[in-house]
Amino acid sequence: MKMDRPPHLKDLEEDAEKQPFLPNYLLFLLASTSAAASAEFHATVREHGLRVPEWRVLACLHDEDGQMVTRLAGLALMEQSRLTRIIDQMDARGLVERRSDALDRRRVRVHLTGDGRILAEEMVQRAAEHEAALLSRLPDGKGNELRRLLKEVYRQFSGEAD
Amino acid sequence: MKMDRPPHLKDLEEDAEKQPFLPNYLLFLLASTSAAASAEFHATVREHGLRVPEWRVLACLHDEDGQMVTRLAGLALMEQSRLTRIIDQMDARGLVERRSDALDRRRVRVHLTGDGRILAEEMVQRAAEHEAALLSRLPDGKGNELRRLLKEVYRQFSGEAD
DNA sequence: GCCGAAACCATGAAATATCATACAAACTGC
DNA sequence: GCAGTTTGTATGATATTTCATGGTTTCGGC
Repeated sequence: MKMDRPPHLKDLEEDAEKQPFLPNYLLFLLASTSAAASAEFHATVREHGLRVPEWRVLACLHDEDGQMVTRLAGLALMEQSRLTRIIDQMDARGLVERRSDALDRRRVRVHLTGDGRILAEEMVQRAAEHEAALLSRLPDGKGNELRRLLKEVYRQFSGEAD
Repeated sequence: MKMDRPPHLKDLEEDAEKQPFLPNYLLFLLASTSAAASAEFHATVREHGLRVPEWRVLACLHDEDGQMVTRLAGLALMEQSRLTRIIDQMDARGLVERRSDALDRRRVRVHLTGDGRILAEEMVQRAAEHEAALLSRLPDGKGNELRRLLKEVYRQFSGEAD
């Protein structure tokens, strides 16, 4: 999604006619910050001929090859049926391949091909570089503080805390 | 988007065959946390007959009625052409209406109708309640800490810091 | 072992998003 | 005030996403 420059939240706050809601709404702050932080790198992703969901799949498989479709969809933040079709395309492009799980034949495991792995490694490398550049814009330590906090909050909100 | 239960990040970390990338990648943590935090409320949104982008538009107009299309698209995290069509639908449903700006006739200002305002107020109320419920799952103060940090980081990453 | 239920993945049909571009209005420098 | 540029919004054609559901395979209680 090609997005314009993010708007400034302050502008909303300046309209004092009544209590503004969004500038302090956590879900909005999370979504906006995520979008603002990702915009640049997502442009890079597209320049490499990938769409964002495809990049997410590559990154997930980079960390753990051969994941099943459902879990991959969860990690890559999309619906299962959408992932199925994205796998179709990535398969047709020779980036991944499906193998059925011998122990549970309902499951389909998605594996990187050689080309897929090369591309995944390159993109992960670029992502890491971009992340470093992003973090360098923040005061020292802020980045790690944010990471720690997000991990903790994710744990709570995703039910991992059970 | 109807999503399954979020996966547990730890699982990725447990695969020690090599350095996992995602569990510490800031953009991934932001996107995953945002998705996990929003999932419940987004279900509520759909139960009220709204899609997420429509809810975002209502929330934006709740804070500042009569915004122009471009800015609304930026705040609601979508492309302009998509917002144009969403406005079409919300207009047809009687939730918003377009008025052209007298001073700059290129601009189209989007206003809540009476019904739109009623729905916006109700949803904002529910969002606030849901947010309170979410925050109550976190240790005291974590929520505010996260908010402060996100605001600061958003400022940097969106270029508002210039 | 059998039966109903649940988990996993794929798919059709309809709705939606995207990209490029068109169109209109407002600026800019002259 | 005019030509060229930029800004703001809409739209057509295409590609994608979604929802509901179908087909398999496994699970659980009996």
